[in-house]
Parts: sequence; structure tokens; C-alpha cells
Amino acid sequence: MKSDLERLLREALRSLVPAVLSEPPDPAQVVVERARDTQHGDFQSNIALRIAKAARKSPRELAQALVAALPANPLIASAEVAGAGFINFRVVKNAWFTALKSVATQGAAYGRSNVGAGRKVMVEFVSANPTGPMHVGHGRGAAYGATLGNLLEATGHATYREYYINDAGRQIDILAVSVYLRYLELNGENVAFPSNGYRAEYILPVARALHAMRGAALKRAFADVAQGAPADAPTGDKDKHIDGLIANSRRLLGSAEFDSIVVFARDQMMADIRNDLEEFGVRFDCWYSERELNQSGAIDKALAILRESGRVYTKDGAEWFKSTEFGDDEDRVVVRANGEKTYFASDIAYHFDKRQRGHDLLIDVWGADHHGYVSRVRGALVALGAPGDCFEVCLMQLVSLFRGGEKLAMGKREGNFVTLRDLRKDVGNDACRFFYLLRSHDQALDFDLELAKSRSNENPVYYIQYAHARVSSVMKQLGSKGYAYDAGAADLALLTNAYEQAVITGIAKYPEIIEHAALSRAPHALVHFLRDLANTLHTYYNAEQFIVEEPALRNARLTLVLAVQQVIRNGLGILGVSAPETM
RNA sequence: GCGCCCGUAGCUCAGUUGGAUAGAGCACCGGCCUUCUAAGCCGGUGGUCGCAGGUUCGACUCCUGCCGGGCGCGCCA
Repeated sequence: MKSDLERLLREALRSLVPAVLSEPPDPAQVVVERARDTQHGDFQSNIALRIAKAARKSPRELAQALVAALPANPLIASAEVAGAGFINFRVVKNAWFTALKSVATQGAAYGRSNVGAGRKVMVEFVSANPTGPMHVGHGRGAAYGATLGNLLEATGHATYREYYINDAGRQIDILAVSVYLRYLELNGENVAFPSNGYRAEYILPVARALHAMRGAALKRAFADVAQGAPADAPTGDKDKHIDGLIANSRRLLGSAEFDSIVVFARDQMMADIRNDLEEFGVRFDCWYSERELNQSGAIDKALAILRESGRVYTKDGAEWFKSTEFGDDEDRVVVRANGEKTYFASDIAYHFDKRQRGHDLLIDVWGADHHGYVSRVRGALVALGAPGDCFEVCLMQLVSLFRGGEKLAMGKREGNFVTLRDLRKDVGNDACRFFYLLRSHDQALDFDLELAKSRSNENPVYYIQYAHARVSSVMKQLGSKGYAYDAGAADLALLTNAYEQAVITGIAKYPEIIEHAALSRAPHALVHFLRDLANTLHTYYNAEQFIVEEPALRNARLTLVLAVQQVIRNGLGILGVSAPETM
């Protein structure tokens, strides 16, 4: 329910429909929404339009009949037909003060609701490969996922945040062998580093740490490590080359020892990622390891159930999942001809495991370049007996960094990408989170470093924070003028001018904005709302003096601006942006 | 070729799921500080919502077909 006021209006309208129509409509058709483009917080109903469509009647006449039949209602000051057949309600002023009062009494809880009804939702986000530091693209998913989690929590969902660590498979082996080769260098070996390895600088401290811990215990001759490995690019296949290095390392060290390097490198990388995210204000309930999932036998279990479902067949020696039955372009391999399970297979097991752990709704935050995987993962879940709508994916479009008008290039293997940490240090956490959330997630994001960094009026993040700080400043002034705020002395009925009406309307809208942002997975809606709310406060501030002689009016206005401040603080809190007292 | 996303003011983008005369920010022009922070406020200029059809009381929104931009289409992870 969007608001109590709205619910009461809806009831009033619904109750008189039978008097106008012989056949009452579906209650769901009785829609009361806040009117647009009005500063007075009026409500609008398009009930007549909805009914007219079904009953083949004139919307205007229906609306007029409804208005004529409207009995006296303690909430409704007046009602009239407008436009093509809308009914506009003017609400009695006192009804609005309830919103104002509930901000004061609820404080940080204002805006929270229970529309989620305790539904168990898991948001899985970031899940960046532990093969290097996070870059600016991951930052968008981090800001989005964290804020979506906050929104779901604020709307009464049992929210669980998870990071999936891709620490199994070839990619992590490449990381390990990259670290191992640098380690060999530290032991005096002359290494020809593979073109396909991770040769960026961040590998070096990991190798040094390994060296400090193990000394020369893992040392092998590089000639042996490289022996028999197929030639590297450009003459040979770089993938086969590095696979050869991995296989040799594993054989020379023993599988257990090589795995210890894998785990060591992973932990070093994850420590950096966790620290980065923590500094960014992003927290998780669980860091879930693919490697452990693998070792638990969950993949085999999921595959067994999948086979039972009849959606798996063998072709060319491999096992295929019939994902085409679920809207995929072609069927997908789950077990290769060589007996190895694909990444898709572990993804199936992982998502099945999420369900097994009791989460009703699975929301994944992915980069848009993975959109092709949505239908096959959902298909697998359905084949495993889950409802299709239990799986949702929020696809994050690309982030491009700009410095002024110039687009910055990024490339991962080369290591010249801009890391999230660099970005945060450069523009600050607040501006960083704010800019990430400014646009809809399905819109490509141009992140302008200079704009985010500027401490000027061009920067929208300060605009909202300034509104918050301004109220603190007013309260400080109040004290220095010898006054004290007295909520009991406030006469809210004195808040009658258009500025005050606009501010109250904004405050009253906040809970429904939170609900909408959560249910539509649209954090940017909250950003834009806060911008608008800050604007109404700034406008009010410039038009009226808050600290006036008359106690009843003074305290009423202070009640109002304190409520705005509370709402801004609550909203910024959900966005993960700080609400400073001074600027 | 197929799939997904996008196309709205000079630029960057909203548009609460089909509702009234499509809105912000930036940029540009003009005003407001002896009064609570000018990181602010007010006013103005600026639009055939990519194009063409269709659905109905009504379409930026839904359907079809084009045009343009981005991303993706491995027994890789």
C-alpha cells in the first residue's frame, strides 16, 4: 500500500461504485494515484476511465456520476472531474500533517514498509573474479546491488547479500601459475612469462608474500616448468601454452601443493576485494566459494536431478542441457566430452543451491555482456522444479570513464585499467556511489571524473547533502539566537503557503518512492526523488525565514524542515551516501 | 544472421508500468547576498519523444516493420 491516505481514498471511491454501476468492477481497477503536476498533494483517480473501457461507457459521464454520488468524507475537501475523465480530490489539510508527524515519531524508520512481507530474497552481486582488483565496471554493480539490498530491506524483504567467488576452473589456475612464475623469479629463476598470464603489477606482492611464507620450498627449475609445453603466441597457441605451464607446475609440485598456491592467491586477491568493498560501504552476508560448492558434490547432485528431468541428452560424447526448451538459442553443454563439467554446470548447481538454502527470490546483478546466460540459467532452475519467476537478473550496462571530453581506455590483462579503488580515492566514496546510481541500470553510464570530483555547484551530489547540512545550520543558528526547538509548541495548521505544501507533499511521497524503487529494482528513482526534495527545501529556504518571532509558526516550520532533513538522511542512507551536518 | 539494451531539449538523462499542457541537470541569457551557508533561489530561451504504420476514449509508454548506436552469440570462465 502506497500510503494510508491513499488507501482511505481508495476505499471511499470503491464504496460508491455500486451506486453508479449495476455491476461493480474488479476492485483492482479502482486506482487512486497522486495527481501529477500539482504542488498541493492532490490525488487523482482514473477509475472512471478504467470502468469506461470495460463497460463501454463515456468516461466523463461516469466520472461525473461518481463525483455526484460522493458522500461527505472527513478526508476529502472537494472532488471534481478533470481532463478526459479523471477525478481529482483535494484532501483536507489536516490529513497531510499525519505524514509530517510520522516522520518525527518514526525517525530513521520513516519510509520503511512491509510490502515484501518477509519474502526471502537473495541479491547476488559484484562476484568479480578473484584474478585481480576490481575495476570501475564492478563498482557500478557494487553500488547498485548494495542499494537494491537496502531498498529491499527497507520494504520488508528478508534480504541476503552474497558474493560468488569464482575460484574454480581455468581462470584461477592461470592466476596461480602467474603468481608461481613470479615466485620463481624471486627465487632467481629466469622466467619467460606467458603472454596469456596475469602480468600486471598486482601479482608481484602476492608472489612476494608467497616467497616470504614458503622461501625456496616451492622452487623448481623454470626449464622443467616450461618443458614440453606447446609454444606460446605468436608462433603457437597461447591458451595451450599456459595450460601446459599449469599442468607441469601441478605435476612438479603435486596437486595438493599447487592447489595451496591457488587458494593462497585467491585469498590474497579476495582480501583486497573485500577491503575495497568495505571501504566503499558494501557488505555481504556470505562470500560463497565455487571451489567449495564443487568439492561438496553439489554439481553432481544437480546434474543427476537434471538428468532425471529428461532435459539432458548425449551428443558428440558430451552431455547437453535442452535450454532451447526455455527460450535459449541452442542447447548448452554441461559435461564436456573429456568428462569435465562446464562453468554452466556449476552455475546451475550454485543457483539450485541458493534455492535449497531457502531463498524464494534470486536476484542476480550481472554485467550486460552476460545477458545471453539468463534464459539458460532460468531454464535450468525450472527444469529442477523451481518456478520461472524465482530468478531475476539485473543487467548493468557498460561504464565508460571520461576525463573532460576524453574517453579513457581500459584493458584488463595489460593492467592499465582504472581500478575501483583508484576511482574512489580520486572522487570520494560519496560522489562515487552517487554517480553510479544516477542512471538507470539499463542505460550505459558515462562517468565523468572531473564532474564527480568538482567541489562546485556543478556536482549534483553536494546539492542533496547541502540541503541536509542547511537544516543543521538552521538549528545551530536557532541556538545562537537564544531559541530552543519545541515540537509541542508547533501549530502545523500554519503551514499553508505553496512552498510548505510542496515540502509536505515531497515528504509524504517518500514511502511510495522507496516502494517503487525497490519493486522496480530502480535505485535511480530514489536519487532523482532526493534531488527534487532537496530542490523544494532550497526553494523554501530562499523564500521564507524559518526562525521567526512567533513560536507557533517558528516551531511548525522547524518541524517541517527537520522532517525533510530526516527524509534526506534516510534516503542518502539507503544510497550509501553520507549526510553531513556541515559543508 | 539471431538475441538483449538504448534512441526524449545543444549536451547528459528522468518520465512510478496506457493518462491531463512530456520534465530535470548542465550549457546559454537576465535577476536575487547589511536577514537562518549564494555548494543556494527565481525567471527566460530550447521538443514533429529515431522513422512509418497498427491497437483505443487516449501512446514517449503496448504490437509490427524499418533506420541508427552499444553489447553478446565457445565442449572459455
